[in-house]
Amino acid sequence: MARLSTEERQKTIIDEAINIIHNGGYESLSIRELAGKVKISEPAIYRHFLNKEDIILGILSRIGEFDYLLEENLAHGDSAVEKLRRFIQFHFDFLQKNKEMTSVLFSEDIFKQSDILKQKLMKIIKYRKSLLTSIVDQGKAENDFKNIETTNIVTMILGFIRLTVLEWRLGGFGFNLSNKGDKIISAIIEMIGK
Amino acid sequence: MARLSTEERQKTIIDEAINIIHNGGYESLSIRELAGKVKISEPAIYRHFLNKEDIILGILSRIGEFDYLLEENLAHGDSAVEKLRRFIQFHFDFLQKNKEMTSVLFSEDIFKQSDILKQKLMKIIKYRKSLLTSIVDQGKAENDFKNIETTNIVTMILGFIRLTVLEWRLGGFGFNLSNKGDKIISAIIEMIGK
DNA sequence: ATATTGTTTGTTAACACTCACTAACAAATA
DNA sequence: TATTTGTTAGTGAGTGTTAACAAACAATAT
Repeated sequence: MARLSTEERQKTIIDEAINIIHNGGYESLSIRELAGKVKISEPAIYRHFLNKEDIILGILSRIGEFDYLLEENLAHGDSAVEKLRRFIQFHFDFLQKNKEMTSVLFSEDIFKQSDILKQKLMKIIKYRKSLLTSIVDQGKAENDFKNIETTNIVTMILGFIRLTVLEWRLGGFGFNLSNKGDKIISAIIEMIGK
Repeated sequence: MARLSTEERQKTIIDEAINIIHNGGYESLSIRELAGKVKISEPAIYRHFLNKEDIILGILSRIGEFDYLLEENLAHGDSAVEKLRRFIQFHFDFLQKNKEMTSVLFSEDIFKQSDILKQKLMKIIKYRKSLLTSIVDQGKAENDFKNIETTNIVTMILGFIRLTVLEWRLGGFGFNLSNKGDKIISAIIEMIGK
């Protein structure tokens, strides 16, 4: 059973954990199943993670990585409109290429057992909101967006993205999400643009 | 242990099941916990429901009842704008009075074990979408709404409501949801109104 | 170069506990 | 008396986790 370094093994474990949730939902994520997919014994899992909660924290870190890539991408945008376009398109492109992540990227409903997880989740949500909030504020300053309360615009856009992704997933990924980006972006611009 | 008719007992069981999910999440809904809260023995649960899935079907029926009340309320509306106002306000008023229902009303993420549950959920989602779709189409016909693709408007509004409720819940119901109705409604009207 | 040592990554076997659910029987109600 | 609603006791299967031990590897001493 080819020994791997803890770093490498941790990565494969998190990968498989996300895949298991993707295929069978969170309740199907057991140490037994996880060990089976990684092809090591159950106790070996505990060489690389303290406990199950620690594994879920690892999954949440993946979400953090997404947010990091997202912010990096936004920096290449100039106007608020362009940044908003990037914000939405980046979500769709990423999820089209990483379908497994649809189950965990908006996981507020799933991971809420322990306070530690709750707090980490809250941090992620707040961060993503703050990204979008600054874009919307910029758009208002540039006089491109309507003068609707920023929080409402932010909640609207995030809610729109979330539900679009959820419906995409429930429908078995039956259409190309990336391709829907343009239409949804222009719909949103029609709603909040001046 | 005061005997109850099956009808009455079923109601209390579903009530408690929803409360358990409300307080501890879906994964904390066990027959043991449920029987404890209802104050009967575990096997007694099976006098009134075939199995656990049957209990969850009972919960989904409650969601169906909500949708029925919602449609009834909409009928009192005249214009599309008024119906839309009712659609949103009814959600918020209902959830303000029935906080336990926040955990199950948008439960697409939670109940997806069996195909039966999946199908029943799909039915509920489609029905709610169809309600809103006809409102939006009416608003377009009355020339009150912008000519944005109906599906996009519907997804936007439902996504907006969903995320607003989710944030309300994650924040421990820290504000009055009913009171937020007016502001959110006028924000939406500003976005999609002509 | 080779043997020795300590650390890391793996194993098998078992732990106590919870899960949904059933068999057999008792009491309440019609 | 027959049916319905409850009980106690127990099923097999699954849960996360640990103890005890073995093999692979890296660093050091001969």
